[in-house]
Amino acid sequence: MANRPNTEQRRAEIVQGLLLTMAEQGYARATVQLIAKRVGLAPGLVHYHFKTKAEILVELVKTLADQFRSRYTHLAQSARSPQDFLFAYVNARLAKGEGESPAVVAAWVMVGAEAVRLPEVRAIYQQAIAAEFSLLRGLLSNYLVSREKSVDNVDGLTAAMVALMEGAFQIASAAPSVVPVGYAATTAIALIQAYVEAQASAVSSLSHNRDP
Amino acid sequence: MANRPNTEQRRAEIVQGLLLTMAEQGYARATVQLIAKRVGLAPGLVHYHFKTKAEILVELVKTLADQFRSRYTHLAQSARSPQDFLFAYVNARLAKGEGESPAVVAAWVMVGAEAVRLPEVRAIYQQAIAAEFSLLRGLLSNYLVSREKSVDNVDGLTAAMVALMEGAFQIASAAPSVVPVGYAATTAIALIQAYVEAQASAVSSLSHNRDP
Amino acid sequence: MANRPNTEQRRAEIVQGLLLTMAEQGYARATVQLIAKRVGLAPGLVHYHFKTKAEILVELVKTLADQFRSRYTHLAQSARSPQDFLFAYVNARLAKGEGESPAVVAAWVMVGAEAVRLPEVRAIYQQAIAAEFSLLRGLLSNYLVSREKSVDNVDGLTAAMVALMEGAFQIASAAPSVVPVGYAATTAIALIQAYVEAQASAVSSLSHNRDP
Amino acid sequence: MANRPNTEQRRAEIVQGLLLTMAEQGYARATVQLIAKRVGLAPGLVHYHFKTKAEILVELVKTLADQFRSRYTHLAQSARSPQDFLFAYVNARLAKGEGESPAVVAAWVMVGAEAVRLPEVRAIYQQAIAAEFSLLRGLLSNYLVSREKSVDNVDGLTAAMVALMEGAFQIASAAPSVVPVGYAATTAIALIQAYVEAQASAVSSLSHNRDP
DNA sequence: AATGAATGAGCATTCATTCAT
DNA sequence: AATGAATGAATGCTCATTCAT
Repeated sequence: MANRPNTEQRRAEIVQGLLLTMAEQGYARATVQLIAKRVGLAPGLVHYHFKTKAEILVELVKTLADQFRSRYTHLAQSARSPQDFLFAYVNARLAKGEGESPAVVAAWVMVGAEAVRLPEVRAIYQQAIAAEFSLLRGLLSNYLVSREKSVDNVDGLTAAMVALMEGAFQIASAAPSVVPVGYAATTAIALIQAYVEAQASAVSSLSHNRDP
Repeated sequence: MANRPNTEQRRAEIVQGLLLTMAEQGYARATVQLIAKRVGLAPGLVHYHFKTKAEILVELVKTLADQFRSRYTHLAQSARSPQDFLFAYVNARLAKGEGESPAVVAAWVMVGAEAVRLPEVRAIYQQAIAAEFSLLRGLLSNYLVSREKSVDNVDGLTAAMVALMEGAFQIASAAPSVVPVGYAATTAIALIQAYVEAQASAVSSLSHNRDP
Repeated sequence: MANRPNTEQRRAEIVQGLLLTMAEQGYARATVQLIAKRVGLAPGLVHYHFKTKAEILVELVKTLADQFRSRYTHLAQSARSPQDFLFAYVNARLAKGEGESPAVVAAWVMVGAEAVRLPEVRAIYQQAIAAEFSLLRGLLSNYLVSREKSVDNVDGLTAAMVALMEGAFQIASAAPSVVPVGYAATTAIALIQAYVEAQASAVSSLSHNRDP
Repeated sequence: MANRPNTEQRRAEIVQGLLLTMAEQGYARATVQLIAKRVGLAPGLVHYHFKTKAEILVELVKTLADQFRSRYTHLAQSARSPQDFLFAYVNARLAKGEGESPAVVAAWVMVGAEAVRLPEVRAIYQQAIAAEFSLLRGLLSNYLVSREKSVDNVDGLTAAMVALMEGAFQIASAAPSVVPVGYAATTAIALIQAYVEAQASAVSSLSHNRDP
């Protein structure tokens, strides 16, 4: 029974160091020295647990995406109706986006910028966005069905709401003073509700499929 | 006499070099060497016309913001009704965001990330966002009034639409394959229309204030 | 555990590298590359131990000033009379200035030039000059008193001798062929002796103040 | 009668630009751009009149040396006795060194530092020091003779006084607050007088030569 | 696992000098 | 003579990565 490896814990600490540093400095200026200092580790240790700095970034993107996913899972536990699930999701997502953890939000914004140029980051970023898209699309579909509305344009609606959430993160990080406090979750829900109510009823859509 | 100054032209060229390089590499990787090579200038010349690299970035943000502003002015010339103006704006903004000039959109996304950490960039970025907010708020107000609707929550609606547009830029640059083609402008307009129609009529709003 | 810190030793080596390089090239031409090469270190290591090049200069000035101070302390150990102490000081100072360590003298001359423009260097240079002034003033005062002479103008005498020493360094570095070999210490002592003997006696000085 | 060449005037202006800039920044940081701006000239013009920057420095050293020489010539016009001539010289030299033209003094200090490393500058600097030495040696010799004193150690005395003057310049530029105001000329004269009076009478010296 | 010194390539920036006009 | 843009080598400094301990 020798010394048990603490690699996983160390890796998590280093990822946390990148998260915090990147939220303030961006990826390029988040030096390995700063990352290590942030979480009280020796600089040399970082490259013992990660081969390259980019690898830490990849891990961070995974971590953030996981956090987003698990947070909804947690919040949806008390939901019952499709509307409950949908609103729980929006609130979970945009509550975080505004006040909850500015560092996480800012880090995610930085990740989005790195995704533009780093194929490896882009791949995971796209997976994360695709997962959000898929999740939200299901929630919206169920909600539309529960309101007996057509799901014809659910993809467009989903994409627009995902964009709204990403943009809310960006503005929360770089221009929070321009927008009203707490606008995002409230208005997003209002937009969805109005949009859904304005949709054609599912009957015509169904009849479209059912009619001989 | 001798040389005629060509500083303004050269500065524009250099800003263009940063725009193109930054769209692919981000700000930190857009080295002065690359910026200069992009537009066929000697590296040393960049610092003859700009004191620092950050100064080029500041100029770029101004340039992009100006482009956004002037583009709406141009497209709104044929508009007549409040609805025309509003839709012209959304189309102008999100048409650019998707297919028109990916480099400009990607550069703007990178600018948004730099705005998180560089106070000087943040100030100009916020000005640009505030200008968009102000412009769109006016258009939405006019549209609401023309539909005889309350303007009570126009700020929240405006903020949400600005966020949607910024987020659409982000997704267009980093995860375009996840979302349907051409969703943004269409869905944004549909969301606005549905939201507006769902608003209380201005009469009740006014009577709400006037009635004893 | 792992590496034991060797920062202090490395810093001393780097300061020595600046000393040697600066003696020949001046501060501006003493590039970090040259400094490092002089003492067999990698260039990047210099900035691991010093934040900036100017910081090395500041450390060098401190080092030189310390050397001057400690050297007198050492040489004065065998001194008994005020005259012994005084002459020991002059010899220590001007012996160094001429033949002992031309590199140290040349470096000090370069430091003097940098002190004109760099406030941080000027502050330490002034401290060093002030320390020399204070030390020499004490020695001259004691000597004057031991010769029963007035100390009325000891400040002027001290300042002049400090100037003579600084100037001797300058000439030793830049125009040694113009002056006789070994003039400085001998003549300085002769000047002091003649000056002191020419002073009014302390008695007459006191009587000068007391007599009506 | 075409346009008369103004080369000489322009060269003088440029040298003046170097003088002023070098007094504050030293030689290395006195860029051609700054030199030109200082005297209101276009940067390109500097290299029309001087092949290299070092050439301007050489010209500046000549100019300063000439100024020193001509100033004594001017001030000595009203002198009658050897003592008059000597004191006129000391006053001329050290009056300048302290309050008169700090820029000239600071520039001279910078020149002294450059003389350590640039052979071309060193040559002219040594010429200037040698000229001062020669001039002062003559004045001191005449004074000694007029006081019927031996000139045996006039070289050492001369060298010491030249050093004192150079050092006074250095201290006036980099550590003026450490020394009493106006000490230099007064104390220098007092030192010379005391030293001279303490010398053996010329009789013994002459007898040394005359005796068979 | 851990430390922190060490490496060296790469960067923004400076600047003497050149050159077309 | 004069202008001011242009050039490109050099410099201080940064930083991901390596390595001896």
